[in-house]
Amino acid sequence: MNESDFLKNYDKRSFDTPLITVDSVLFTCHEQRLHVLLVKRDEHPDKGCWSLPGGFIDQTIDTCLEDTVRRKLKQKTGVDAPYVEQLKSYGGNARDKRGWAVTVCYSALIAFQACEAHVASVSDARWHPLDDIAELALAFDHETLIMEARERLRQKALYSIVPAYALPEQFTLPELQKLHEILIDKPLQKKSFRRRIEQAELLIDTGLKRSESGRPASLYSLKADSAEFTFLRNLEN
Amino acid sequence: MNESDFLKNYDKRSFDTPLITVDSVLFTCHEQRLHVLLVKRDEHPDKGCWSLPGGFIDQTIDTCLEDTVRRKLKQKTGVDAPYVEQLKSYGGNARDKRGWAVTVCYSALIAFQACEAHVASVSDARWHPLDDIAELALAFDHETLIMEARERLRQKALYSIVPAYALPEQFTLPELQKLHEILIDKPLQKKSFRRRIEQAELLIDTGLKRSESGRPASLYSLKADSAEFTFLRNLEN
DNA sequence: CTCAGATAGTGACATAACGACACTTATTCT
DNA sequence: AGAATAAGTGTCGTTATGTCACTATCTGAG
Repeated sequence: MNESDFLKNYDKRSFDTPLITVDSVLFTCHEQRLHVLLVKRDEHPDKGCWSLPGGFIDQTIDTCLEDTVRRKLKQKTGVDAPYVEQLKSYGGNARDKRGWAVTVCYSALIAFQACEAHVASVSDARWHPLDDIAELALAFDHETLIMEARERLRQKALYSIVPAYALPEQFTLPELQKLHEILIDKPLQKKSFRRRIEQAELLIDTGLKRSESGRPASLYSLKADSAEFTFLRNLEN
Repeated sequence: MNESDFLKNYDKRSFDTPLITVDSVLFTCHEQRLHVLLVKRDEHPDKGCWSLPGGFIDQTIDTCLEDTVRRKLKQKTGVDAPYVEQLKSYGGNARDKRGWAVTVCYSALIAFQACEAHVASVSDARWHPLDDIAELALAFDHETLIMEARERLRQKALYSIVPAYALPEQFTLPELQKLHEILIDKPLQKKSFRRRIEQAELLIDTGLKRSESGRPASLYSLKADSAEFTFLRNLEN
C-alpha cells in the first residue's frame, strides 16, 4: 500500500486519544501585586471552579498551538498579549475526570491598563491576586500550573526583563525594579539593578515622567524583542 | 445535571481531537562527537524515514507523559535514561499528513556504553552523528525538534553540567570539558572551567584514572541531582 | 635508563560585574 | 524657604572570570 492510499483509509477518530487542551497563565501587575486572570467554569467537570483561560484546539481555524492560545486570551482580554511563551505540558490519567488529558501550558504577560475595561465586561473572567489563589477552588490541576508558571517568572526576573511586559508600554526604572522585587520577594539595590539593565541595553529611553513627588523619572520602553536577553549574572541582591 | 451524570454520558471519542504523541531527542557523546538516536519508520506516513523514538500514549499503562517517554526509550536502549527533560510541545495542522497533530518533545541523555549492545540489537534503531542528520530523510518535523533540542543542550552547557549525563557515570574533568567544547563549539580555558565546577560543588571526586599517556586524571561523578545547578556566569571563553 | 612529549592540574595577576552605601539633584508640600 | 521624598550617581571593596605561564606526572622512544 502506498502512502496516499494509507492516508485515504486513515481515520484518527478510530483511536482513543487523550483530550488535548491549551491553558495560559496570564500575569499582570496591578497596585503593586501580581495578578492572574482566571475564568469561572460554567460547565462540568469542576463546574463553578476557577480555571485558566484556555480550552480545546479548533482544528478548523488554529494552525498551531499558539494560535489557540492567543485566540482564547483575546476572547477574555480583548487584545493580543505582547508576551506569550510556552512553558510545559502536563499529561496524565488523573488530571481530568473525563479521562487521560494533556494540556500545553503557556505563560503570558500584559499591562493591566491594556485590558482593564474588556476584562471587566467579560462576566466570567477576573483578575485574582496571586497570593489569594490558595483560597480559591481551582479546576483540574490549575493550581499547580499557576504555581509553576509563577516560579518560572521568578526565575526570569533574575536574569531578564521579560517581566516588563506586565507593565504599560512606557515605564520608569523604579517601577520595573519594584516589579522585580515583587517577583523575587526581596529588595534590590537600585544601583545594581540599573547597571545590569544599562549594560545589557535592553531598554530605550523615551522621555521624562513628571512625578507626584520627588525627582522626575525617565520613561523607558522595551527595545524590540529584547525580551529574552539576559543579564550577565544572577540577581542575588 | 450533576457532575457524575455528566461524566457517565461523556464520550471524549465523539470529538475530533488532534493526534497526540511524545518524542525524545536522545543524545550521547561517542568518539568526540554528539550523536542522536533515530528510529527507521516502517509504517506510513513517512515510511522509510528516520524519526525520533517516541509514539502514542498507552492510556492503559502510562499514568503521565514521562511514563510514555521512558517506556519508549527503554524499548530502544534497554535501560532507563539517567536524564530526561521536557522541552517543548509542537502542534499544528501541517506537521503530520494524518491531520492536526501535537507532540510533546523531550530531551534525554545517556552514556554510549550504557546502551551500546542493546541499541545494536534493535534493528530499526541507530545512533547518528548530529552533523550528519542534514543528509538524512527525517520524518515529520523531527529535524526541527532535533535542532531545537541541540540548541537547548548548547545553552545548558553554558551554565550547567547537565551534559555530563551523556558521559559514563565516572569521567574526568578534561573529558567533561571536551564535551562542553563540542556542545558550544568553542575551546574553553581549562582553569576557568575547573573553577566554575569546583566552586559550585557539582561533582564528587571518586579516584584516579590511569591515563594512556600524560598524567593520571581524577575521576568524578555527578553529585546526586546536581543536574540543574547553575554556574554563576555564562561561559564566554 | 633517561629524556622528550603529552596531558593534568595550579599560581598569579588583570579585568569586569556586582554589593553596598553615601552622596547629589530635582521636585513637591508645608 | 526649607523639609521631605524620590531619582539617579560616585566610589570602593569583593568576587568570578580570562589569560597564561608554570609545575607535576605519566608514556614511550632511543
